[in-house]
Amino acid sequence: MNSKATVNPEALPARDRILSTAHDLFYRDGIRATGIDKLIAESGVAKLTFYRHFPSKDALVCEFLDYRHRRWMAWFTDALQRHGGAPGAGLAPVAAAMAEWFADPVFRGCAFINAVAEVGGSLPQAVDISQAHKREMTQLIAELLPKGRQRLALADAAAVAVDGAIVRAQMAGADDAMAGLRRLLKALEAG
Amino acid sequence: MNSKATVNPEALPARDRILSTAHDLFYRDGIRATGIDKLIAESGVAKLTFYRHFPSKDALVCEFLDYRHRRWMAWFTDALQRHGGAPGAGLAPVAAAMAEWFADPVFRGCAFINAVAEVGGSLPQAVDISQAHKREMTQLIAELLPKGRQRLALADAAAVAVDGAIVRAQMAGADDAMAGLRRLLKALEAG
DNA sequence: GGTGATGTAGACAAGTCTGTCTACTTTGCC
DNA sequence: GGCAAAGTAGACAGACTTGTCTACATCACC
Repeated sequence: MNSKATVNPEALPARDRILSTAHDLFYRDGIRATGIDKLIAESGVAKLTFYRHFPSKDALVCEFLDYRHRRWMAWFTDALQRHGGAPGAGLAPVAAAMAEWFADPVFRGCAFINAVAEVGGSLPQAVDISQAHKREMTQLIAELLPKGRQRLALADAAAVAVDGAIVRAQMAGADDAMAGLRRLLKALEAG
Repeated sequence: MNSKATVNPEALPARDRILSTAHDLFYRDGIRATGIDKLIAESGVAKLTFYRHFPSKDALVCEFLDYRHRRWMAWFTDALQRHGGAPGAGLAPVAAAMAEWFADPVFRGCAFINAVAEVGGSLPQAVDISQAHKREMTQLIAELLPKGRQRLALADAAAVAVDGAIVRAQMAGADDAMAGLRRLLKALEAG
């Protein structure tokens, strides 16, 4: 994704600076590995300021996921269009968008899959947000497919393939993941 | 998987009891969420005994992943055979085995995907073990496919679909995941 | 000019984490 | 019997966690 879009030009309001920093650290190092102290140091904000804007770390985690969702969806929408994703264009743009994401140097998997693994047990809201995220992602994929009874089922299958490719890219690299994903999406459209 | 296979009949040597308890807690609650104190309390062992067998928690995590790998592969091998997975039988047994796993009440996703998300950044060995696990899983899938040039590439794509279905089952339930997986595997074999 | 909102710096409480250590007990073996 | 291996219970150190609190600074606005 847009690694450079993480703007942080000193001048943002404290709340936005905290959220932007939380996004970068939570995504890069993980949620549990990122403590409040590191977070406030990195965003150049006082501890009291942090707790004035967010009642707890858990609340910040939820806001982080919401923020991540908005940013990722905006990027995905844009990437699909840039790769020829007109309505009914088929699944090739999905593969192209994923290849673009996997090549991003800050790529570290899907923030929602990671969040469910990290805090899904103790923060059920994180699971809800992640489910909603995947539903919206699937919806965007569905719009690339021809209308018809199979449309949503096909998009669901494609979304499962995309999730598999994401964890594969995180674990073994982009090339491995893309080979499998391209084959899956092609087979899905051929059938 | 075999939820009942987690034997713990009091009589096991301390080391085995620790490893068995660590397996259950790490998988159910997560690695970072499981502290040493809870672990030794649950396995009914003294702290010194724990540190006599494992030099550190990180070392235990690696042993847990090795143990999980052996156990899961044994289950998967058996499940494939029980569902008609003779060599060259195709991918249907894979779907059947996954459906069986997803229905297990203790299912909480793939321990290796979860471990990479949780501690991949601070414990690189966990990533290595997880990669190796996925390679062996793919190998087992490959043996169900007809020999030929496409065999490994097909198995790789199927493995990506399986991983996607696992995270989907963890996040949204077995039914969602199985619909997508069955469609993907069928399409893959048809093409 | 006064007031309230918003900010900073940092001490502090209370808990949790990993890992070490002392002191005692059980058990198998020579 | 005696000794070593392997066990138990639990105190302790030191670091790190989230979250609260005091004291002070800046700035916009009435």
